[in-house]
Amino acid sequence: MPALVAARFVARPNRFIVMARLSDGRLVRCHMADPGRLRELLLPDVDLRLRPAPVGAKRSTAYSVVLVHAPMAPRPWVSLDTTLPNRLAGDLLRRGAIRGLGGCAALRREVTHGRSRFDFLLSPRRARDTFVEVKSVTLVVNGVGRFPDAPTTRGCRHLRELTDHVRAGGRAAVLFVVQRPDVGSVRAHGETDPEFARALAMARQAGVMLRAVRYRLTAAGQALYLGPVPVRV
DNA sequence: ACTCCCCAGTGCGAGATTTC
DNA sequence: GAAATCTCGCACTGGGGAGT
Repeated sequence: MPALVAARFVARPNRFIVMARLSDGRLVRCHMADPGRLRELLLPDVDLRLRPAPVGAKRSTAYSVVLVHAPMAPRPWVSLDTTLPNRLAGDLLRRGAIRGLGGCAALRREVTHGRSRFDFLLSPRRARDTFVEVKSVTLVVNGVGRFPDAPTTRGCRHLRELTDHVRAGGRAAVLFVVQRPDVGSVRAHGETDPEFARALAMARQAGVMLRAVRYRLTAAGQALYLGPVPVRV
């Protein structure tokens, strides 16, 4: 994996493209994997870290934006790499580090169920198969991680399908991955997406396990595990 | 005027399909 | 049967077009 390159945010012409200025003054076009609004993060001149990538037939941008230096105290580095939460979650699940989701004999990724595809299917030694959906939390308000930061019909559908699965006798969990240390708990963002908040409350009531974990990211892109945090519905 | 739906944009993994 | 290639779904906002 190539080393990260320092840059500053200039503009976001669309949700997948960011214009950034390198330290030598060059303006570069970068791919942005996270299509969330990120209004509180992507402010003019904010520090970014880019990962160089070879331009080819399938790729038009020479860099991907992977980290942003949050402008508000305590100024954590926040990951914009949408594949990172799943990699971190997979690592925790394999190690059995999540309460209620341990002792797993097999772990499958991207498993289709109903109309959706869930991030993980655990096959625990002493329990039924368990679907796990991972959600990445980037929005933080007063020390509380809020999800989603924009209405997500897909997220609601995921919750409903997990709820139905549990009501039918299955097991399921939602794992929120918070990639910043200034978070004491995670809550649904009912002001932004009331339907998601309702679906999350129903999921918990039905027995879907809700878990959240917290990481601190370094400017080099390394994720340091800080442990679980409570999910409040 | 308003609502609804579709699409662009890139990368990744899984599963399906094709080729050897 | 194995390897290569293709397709799909997911991450999700905002603009444009169609319809009411």
